[in-house]
Amino acid sequence: MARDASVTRAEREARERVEALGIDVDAFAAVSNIFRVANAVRNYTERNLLSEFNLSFSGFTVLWVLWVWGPKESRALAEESGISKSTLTGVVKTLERLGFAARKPHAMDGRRVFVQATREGISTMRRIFPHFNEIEATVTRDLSAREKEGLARMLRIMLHTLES
Amino acid sequence: MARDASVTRAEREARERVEALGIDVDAFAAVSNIFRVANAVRNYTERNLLSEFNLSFSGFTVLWVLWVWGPKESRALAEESGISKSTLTGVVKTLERLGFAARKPHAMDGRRVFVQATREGISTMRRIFPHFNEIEATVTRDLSAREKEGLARMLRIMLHTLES
DNA sequence: TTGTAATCGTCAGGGCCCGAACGATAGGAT
DNA sequence: ATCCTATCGTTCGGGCCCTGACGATTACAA
Repeated sequence: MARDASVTRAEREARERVEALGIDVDAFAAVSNIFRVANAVRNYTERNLLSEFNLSFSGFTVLWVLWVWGPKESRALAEESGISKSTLTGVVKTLERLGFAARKPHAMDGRRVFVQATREGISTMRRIFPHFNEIEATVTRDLSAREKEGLARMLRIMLHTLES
Repeated sequence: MARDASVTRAEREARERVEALGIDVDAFAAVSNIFRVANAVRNYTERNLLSEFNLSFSGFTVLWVLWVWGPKESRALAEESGISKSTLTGVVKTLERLGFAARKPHAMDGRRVFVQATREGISTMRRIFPHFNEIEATVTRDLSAREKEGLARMLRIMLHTLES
């Protein structure tokens, strides 16, 4: 099938309903489609890949960060994973129960705690990640390499805007 | 400040860690940045706008769908909002408690239930939406109109790919 | 040294989130 | 009329998710 960039029914309805209000339609279309895609890919990945390993998307993300960065303090791990400290406490608890991560007290500072991936956590990530990337490749298969780069670049600009 | 499209520290680390595995780096960069942006915007909106109205992002989304489409059956409302039927039950319960939505039994079919926005729900949406769109405009302010269109178009292609 | 402020990770409470199981209802077939 | 099947929305159990509050620990100033 030729690739389809047509506006979805939902988006058309929304536009009509909202056009009278003098809003920024381009920003609206861009941002709400980001939510739609993120939601759809997240759910798809949880159902078709992560559920086999009893991992939530957040659990996967945290483990991925630990895989990439090595042992990390809770506060930084939470920020990097895009969740709050308190949520991280629960997620790490789950990862510990699954044998994928472990806590390690800080030698100098009694307040701090390191979290690290276990050997099993690492080998599991090595197994999962290629499948995850396969999903990423599939959902972007109707975009050219140039377009994918452009997409990533624009999102990167938005991230920098958000940080400032 | 000139707009910044530089690769974030996190993305650089990830790339190095993962490049050896023969993965699709463009797809990886595009999709993971979608997650990052969606997460950041969602959290920002909940904290800085929706919390004033005791609305979660999902509650906002559901109410928005009801505003745009009018009364809708539960099943369709859930799908349009990107959540499961069972989650919708809870969200609608919250919206009812807030006085923003109401349930209405189907005249012909005892199984079905309509959900609709109340007058107060509608007037609240009219108040919130411009602010929401302002956030959307802000986070995309370093993109040109042409780029925003291109971004929305590429995401639309991904949505169509996901649906097939 | 002792008080004070900052920072750490965790817990409590309430809401979102899903899949699976459920009772209720509807639609056909026999 | 009575099965059988499909579909509806809800409930349940378990996990994620946030804010706010907390005790513990550290850093620093008086």
